[in-house]
Amino acid sequence: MTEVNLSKGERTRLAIEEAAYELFLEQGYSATSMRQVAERAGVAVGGIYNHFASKDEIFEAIIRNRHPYKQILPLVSAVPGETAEEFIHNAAQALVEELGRRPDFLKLMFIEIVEFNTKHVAGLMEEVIPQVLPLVQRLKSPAGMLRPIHPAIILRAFMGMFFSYYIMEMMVGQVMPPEMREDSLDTFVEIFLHGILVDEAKDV
Amino acid sequence: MTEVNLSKGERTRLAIEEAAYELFLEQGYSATSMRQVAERAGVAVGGIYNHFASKDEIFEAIIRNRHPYKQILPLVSAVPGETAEEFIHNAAQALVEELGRRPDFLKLMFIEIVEFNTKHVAGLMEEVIPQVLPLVQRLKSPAGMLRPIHPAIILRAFMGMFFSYYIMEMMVGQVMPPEMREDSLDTFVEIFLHGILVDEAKDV
DNA sequence: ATAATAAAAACGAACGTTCGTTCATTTGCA
DNA sequence: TGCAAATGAACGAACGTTCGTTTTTATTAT
Repeated sequence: MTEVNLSKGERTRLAIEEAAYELFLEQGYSATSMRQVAERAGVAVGGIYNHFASKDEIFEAIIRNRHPYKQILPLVSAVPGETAEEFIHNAAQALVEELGRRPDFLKLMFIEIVEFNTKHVAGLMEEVIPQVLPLVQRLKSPAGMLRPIHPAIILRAFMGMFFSYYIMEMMVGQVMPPEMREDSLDTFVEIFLHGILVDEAKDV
Repeated sequence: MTEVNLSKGERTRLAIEEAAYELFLEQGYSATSMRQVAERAGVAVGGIYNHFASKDEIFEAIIRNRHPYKQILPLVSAVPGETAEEFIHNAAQALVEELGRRPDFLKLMFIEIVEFNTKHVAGLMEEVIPQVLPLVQRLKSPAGMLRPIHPAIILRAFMGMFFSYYIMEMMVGQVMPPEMREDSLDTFVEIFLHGILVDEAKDV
């Protein structure tokens, strides 16, 4: 065994998945051919079908194995007793870090939307929202409280703000000068907190 | 002339563009065939090439003629003398209305990103940002002023918040109960304003 | 250890289909 | 009569997938 407890077949299956994954991100699903996948994976085109029944099934495997839904979900779960500031800041940091580590996240979603009209991400959202909503509702600031805003809107504003952190980058490249980028997350958190907390709660 | 001053040739050219436009949005670019376009447009496949040199050129024409970059740009331009509240509120309203009127906007961008790796939208952003930045910098609230936040970050937070308004919807379908949706824009504006204005400025 | 054997994996030519595009021809309006 | 417009068969290339065969791997018997 050259790799950690992987049989030969399992290793080529993974190589095919990895090759397809890269090519789908580079070119999209339809524009990527099985022969391209085979070449990059270092196998013959027919050999792919020993491991996957179809091209579609490769994409499904990628969604299943590589979509970081499940990695992101626990990141936004709050520890009970956290203050609003801590919660928002930690959730933002975790989200941005994971998205930075996985620049493919949004692109996989886009491919899903554009070429399949499926929305696996809906599964995540429908999982996440009911879990996070009560957390948002119970948020207490040490010096004050949430302004009376519906939690669903708070959640949506939050996700939009921090998703956009990377959506913007994907759409237009570097929007900000690099020296500003490190501060900007804190500033985002600040704007957001300032926006949702009552005034007395914010002079911390 | 059946249509308003359009020659026969111009009308079929438009029919082809419209058919391709619909199909690209439904299926993506690569997954849409010229025969599908021809059928929906009501012409023979060969006839398409009397009006477009290639499939790519159809997409380029769609981008050129239908991408609402130029419609959105003037919407976010402020009238001099506007207060921060007025500016933000008007810009948000205009943006959301245009995106609502053109649900294809984001999907066209996604197709561009996924299947071409081109970013024509970058052209818009690079046009818009230098135009809007000074506006943001000069914003004055009637009862106060902007907190000291870099305008580029303000702009980014703003666009993210309101782009996400529709990105979320595209990704997961209806996130909010419908009766809440009409209020939510105002709430977004409120959160955002609350976030960027100094405290004394916000009791209006 | 070695040899025999069955199973899994790899191969690449070939299949039928569909792709984007071309072209010789016909149609229909000015 | 002339010319843009429309036609659909035809082209070569490429598509996803299948298939018969060979090679490699894992397992068992010796």
